[in-house]
Amino acid sequence: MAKDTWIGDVLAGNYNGEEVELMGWIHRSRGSNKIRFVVLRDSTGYIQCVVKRDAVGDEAFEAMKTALIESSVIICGTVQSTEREHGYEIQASSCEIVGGVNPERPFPITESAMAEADGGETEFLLDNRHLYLRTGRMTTMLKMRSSVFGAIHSYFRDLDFIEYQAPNFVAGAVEGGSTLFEVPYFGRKAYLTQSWQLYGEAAMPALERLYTMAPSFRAEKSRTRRHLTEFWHAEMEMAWASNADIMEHGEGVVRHIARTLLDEREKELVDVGRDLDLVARYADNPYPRMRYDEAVETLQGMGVDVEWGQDLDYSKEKVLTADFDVPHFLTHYPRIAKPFYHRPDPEDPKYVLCHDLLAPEGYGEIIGGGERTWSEKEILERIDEDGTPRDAYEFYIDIRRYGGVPHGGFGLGVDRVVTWLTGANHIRETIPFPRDSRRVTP
RNA sequence: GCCGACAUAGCUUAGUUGGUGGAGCGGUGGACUGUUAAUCCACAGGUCGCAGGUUCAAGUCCUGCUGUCGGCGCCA
Repeated sequence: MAKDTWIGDVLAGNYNGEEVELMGWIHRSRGSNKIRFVVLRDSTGYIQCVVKRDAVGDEAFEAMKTALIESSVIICGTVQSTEREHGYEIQASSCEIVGGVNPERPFPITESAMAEADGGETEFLLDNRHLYLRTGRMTTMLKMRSSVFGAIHSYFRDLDFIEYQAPNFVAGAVEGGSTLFEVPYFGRKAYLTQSWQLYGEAAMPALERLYTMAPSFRAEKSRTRRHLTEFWHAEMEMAWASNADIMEHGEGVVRHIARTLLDEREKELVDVGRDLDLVARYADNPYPRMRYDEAVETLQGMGVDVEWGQDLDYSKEKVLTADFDVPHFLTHYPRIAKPFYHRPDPEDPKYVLCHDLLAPEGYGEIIGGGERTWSEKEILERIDEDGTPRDAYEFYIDIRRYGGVPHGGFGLGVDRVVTWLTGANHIRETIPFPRDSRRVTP
């Protein structure tokens, strides 16, 4: 039964003139009483199969004639090059329906459902996500997504980072407590993790260079095209490292992702209408660094109402990044705008040693990171200053009690990077089953 | 938490000053030997989101509810 011929290879010309056995699903089917044109789909592409009554026999022909879209079929035939649309087509010698489709419940994702959505996300397509996955737009996106995940792994592994896993059930917060998902835990309360970071830091003295890619959960009621309640978070932590060292890797991994997409998924990028030169620019150019103060001055110069000490929200990021042609790092935010784990700048403790990486074209923040507050004295100060109870962070403080070292790391929103690099309109287009405040199904 | 839109057939939608809800796709039956979202003919398919109200009469006007979408704050 094992399948050994893929449509993509046939289209590449590897089987010209040969007899092949293709297994796949009917994408479209049309024809007359004597001849049918069946466009067959598998995970690698689409090819037209010409099924003639004379060639396959009455029984097989009738079965093929009544088979609806998305029926699974096996078609044997000869590969023939053609001037027509696909370059190659199959002259069928036999065909067989493997799994049919009930006419009372035809495949619901029709041309009309797709046409209006135009890569977007209608309620209907979200409700039928399990079926929408097999459409061209979605499989193309999933292939690019896979390459992004692969690129992140290869970037860190090639530099001898160790992949390291943290628990998803946790007892405390990294970000604000209001965005925690609470789950019952044998009579106690537990939470879904918002970030690997605190556990990453715990292993920092053991592994020194480590990373992960795992889901993070945030109970934000955000209704924007860049938020999910469950998103994929690539995080790294590094001992003996400064804010600048961490940024090097942030830039490094993002440029490596862009390069990998161009190398592995050029066709898919073109298919979704992405400008390859744009992606190449993100792969080939350095990402400038800009201090928070400079960003505020720039914004004020543009007439934007912003005060020093404010965190820069999306509306301001958008104005700031409108003129950027590559991602920019924003560094040295005011201490009062950032959580306790960011280390105050020894040269001017009004600021912390942190960075956000802002993607251009209005896509906004894709990385947040920096140097950690690493001495016991400083971390206690910062926790108290934040008004956070110390109890929940005992293990985190302990890390500093036994040989603390300068260290840092970042978190990268993988789905956001996929959204940006593929030019998608909405983060939901890039993940198989998106989760937001109003949807947990299918 | 806040602001704004929308809800008509399986899907995408039209529906005028309130007067018996149409179409395209999809489905079924038929025709057709090279089609590209094939074409042509016929048929089936609707509690107009739910509940009230105004009216002789409501898909249409009013109120409430529910659901969905878009955006803000927050963040990756």
